[in-house]
Amino acid sequence: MPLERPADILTAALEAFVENGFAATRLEDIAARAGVSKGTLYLYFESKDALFKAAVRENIVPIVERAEQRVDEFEGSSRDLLVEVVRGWWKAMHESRITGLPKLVLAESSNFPEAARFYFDEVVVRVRGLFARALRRGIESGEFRELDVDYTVRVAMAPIVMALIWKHSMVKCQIDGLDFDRQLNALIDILLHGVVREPAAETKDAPHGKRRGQP
Amino acid sequence: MPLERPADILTAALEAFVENGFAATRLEDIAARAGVSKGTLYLYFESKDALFKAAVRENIVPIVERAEQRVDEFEGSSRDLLVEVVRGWWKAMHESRITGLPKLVLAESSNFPEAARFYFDEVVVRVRGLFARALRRGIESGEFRELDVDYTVRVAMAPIVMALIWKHSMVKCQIDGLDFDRQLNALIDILLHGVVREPAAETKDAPHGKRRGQP
Amino acid sequence: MPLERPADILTAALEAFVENGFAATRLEDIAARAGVSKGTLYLYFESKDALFKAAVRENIVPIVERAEQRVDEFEGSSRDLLVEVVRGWWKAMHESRITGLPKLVLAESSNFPEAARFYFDEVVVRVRGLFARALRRGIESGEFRELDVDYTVRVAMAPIVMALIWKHSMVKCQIDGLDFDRQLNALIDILLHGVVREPAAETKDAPHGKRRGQP
Amino acid sequence: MPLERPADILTAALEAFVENGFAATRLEDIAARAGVSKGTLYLYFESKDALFKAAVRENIVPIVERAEQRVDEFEGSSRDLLVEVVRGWWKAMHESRITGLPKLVLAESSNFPEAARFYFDEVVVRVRGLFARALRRGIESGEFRELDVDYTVRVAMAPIVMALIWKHSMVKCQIDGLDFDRQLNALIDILLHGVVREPAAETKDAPHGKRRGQP
DNA sequence: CATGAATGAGGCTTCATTCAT
DNA sequence: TATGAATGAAGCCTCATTCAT
Repeated sequence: MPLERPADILTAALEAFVENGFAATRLEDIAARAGVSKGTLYLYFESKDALFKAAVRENIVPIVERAEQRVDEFEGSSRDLLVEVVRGWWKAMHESRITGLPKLVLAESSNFPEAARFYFDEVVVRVRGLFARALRRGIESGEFRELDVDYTVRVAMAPIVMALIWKHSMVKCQIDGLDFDRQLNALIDILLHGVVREPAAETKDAPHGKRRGQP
Repeated sequence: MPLERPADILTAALEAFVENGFAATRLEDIAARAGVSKGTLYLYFESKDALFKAAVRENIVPIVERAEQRVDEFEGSSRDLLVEVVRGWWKAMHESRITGLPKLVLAESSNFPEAARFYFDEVVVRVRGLFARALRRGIESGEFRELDVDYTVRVAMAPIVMALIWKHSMVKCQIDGLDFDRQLNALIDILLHGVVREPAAETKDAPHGKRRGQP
Repeated sequence: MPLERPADILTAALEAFVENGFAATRLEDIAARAGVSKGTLYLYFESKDALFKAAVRENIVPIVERAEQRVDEFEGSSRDLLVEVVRGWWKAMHESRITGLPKLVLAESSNFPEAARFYFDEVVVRVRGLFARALRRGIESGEFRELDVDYTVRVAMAPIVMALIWKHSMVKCQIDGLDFDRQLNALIDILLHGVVREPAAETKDAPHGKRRGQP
Repeated sequence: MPLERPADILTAALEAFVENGFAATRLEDIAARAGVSKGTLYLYFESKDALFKAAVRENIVPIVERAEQRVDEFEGSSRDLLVEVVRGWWKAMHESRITGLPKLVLAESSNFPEAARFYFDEVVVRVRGLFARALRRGIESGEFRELDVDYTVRVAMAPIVMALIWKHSMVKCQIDGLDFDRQLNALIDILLHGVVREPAAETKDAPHGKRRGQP
């Protein structure tokens, strides 16, 4: 039970920071969320700054590791691999408690450049690598067209990151809704085939495809 | 507010808010950026909150208006229209001084839900409408496949919004770089055709096609 | 009027620090004594530390300067010069607002070694020099015995410094009283002649001497 | 309090209080010095205040008692008695672990008037009595001149108390040095004979005389 | 209109004190 | 008896806001 104390605090801190931003979050809020007193925070973290950095650092779990292996060993089509990467990353993000990290890190990058760099190196770069590998595999095998891999990666990742940000902003404030499955499906659909109707495509992708209009 | 003073203040405020967030921005900073004294801010704005709201509200210029008209009157292919919408919106955003708004509004949505809603109604909804109209036009004309329009719109918009956010976070901190043209080209390329090499497609799209790797 | 603000604060700060010590003094007390608000202190001083250092530094007025000159130019007997030095220094200390400095500096020397050194260099060393010069003059002229000048200086100064410390401790708490004139007279008397009855001395010093028993 | 634990704590407390003052001393420091945990302090002392008072009270050992007896029974010259009193007191102070008490009590008198009064009654008054008795004995026997006994006592005591204070402030901070033996010799020399060369005196005091300059 | 000195509420942080083990 | 994790009151400091000039 005592070992969980710091972890509880970090979870509470991440939640609060994501919701209000660093400066607008009062330590009292974090303490209340964690069910401890203000002073207790200082038993485990030197300062509000340190708490922020820890909340970012400790919540960057090594999500990507297994995924990297799986990409190497994947034996199906590159198309399936790409889908696997998208779905896999999304699942990893969405299931973990770190869905708020992108919003937080991007919002506070100016105030905590070190944390931003850390997040960039440990998450962004590695996930990009994942996508890039899948794309290159497809290009090399002739399954995919010639692409600007580096920037196609960004195209592929943006909708997912935006969905996470949206979840912690517009959705949280009940200004907009968000159906993650549809978002993911739409992303995969566009990613594979684009919007343009291309004759032969229809038949080939039928098994994967869920591309209907809005229900 | 016909004078320049308030406008200067709003520009300065937006800059500062985007860079540091609302709570971490001191009025003194804004005053310094605007070249006025702290007290002067209160001649034009009731409070820091009011200044924030004004900075958001006043910087949402009616970008979309003309664009909406143009979509209605566009006479080329739907493909060209979609490209036009993407490029047009990007251009409008990028050229204006409001490139930081998305980052700011999303980051502060919890603290300023009214501002978020305002931004949502005035910008998000309308731009979505622009994309949606272009997509539907293509679907109806048979040029585009059947699509989940609502969520395909988000797929199309996400890379642009992310690029803007990135510009004011990772790029600003010199953690990452960003080539906007390549980003735009990659987006359009994927949006139209996806990654999969589709036999008949090559020939048909050749005239338009810029879907190549990095130059 | 605005120019006196910092001076008022320093006076209030010195008073408070002398009375309670650095750590036990609340800035609110100082502000109240100076008739300003807590925040105002920070318009003029960066921190409590800085305020302390300034209170010490700014209150070390160049008391000794004129005295040093006078010693050089003094034309009477060395005995009269020594009396002059004792009385002159006492007067300078007692009349100024810095009577509490010795207590403060000595009490806080561990916490503010720089301030202690500053006080030592600017006050202690110079006053010692004053006494030492007077003593050496008397020894050279044959008026005084051979003496351990350095430590006799300390003997001569100690009762005065102790009286100042006493004034701000025991006397302030009404635990003990202190008659400064008698203290000074007793010091001068002992300094010149000691306690031992020496035959020829009585007649010579009669004019100076006020050496009676307790009233 | 027969065990050693409380005594160790009191010793540690006195050290810490002398060094930093009451308010600036943390109980954790005292605990660390005493080699116990923070909580243990509360097994023996009710509060920080109580610990302070005990540290003062318990460290005022009955130094003076024997000395008072010895003065009554002393059979040599009053001059020798005075020297005995000076040296005896000095020795008692210097050898004991309470050399820091004067600094502490005087510095904290405002915050702990009761402790100051206690110290005054138990130490100051009694030591003054010691000196006063020695002086009166000499005056009555005709060995000493008529003196303002009460204030001469202070003159005699000041250099010793100052030396103790100095030891725990300027000397501790390595700002100044202090040779206790020379200080004591200088004090005794001045106390007996003053600085003035008095014709007949030389011969009479030769046997005792250490009244010379630095060796 | 414009300034910037002054204010004081509020947040971060420390540390004396408590208490379950 | 001893510990040290936990608490929360209190103090330093910041900064939005006011106001006399």
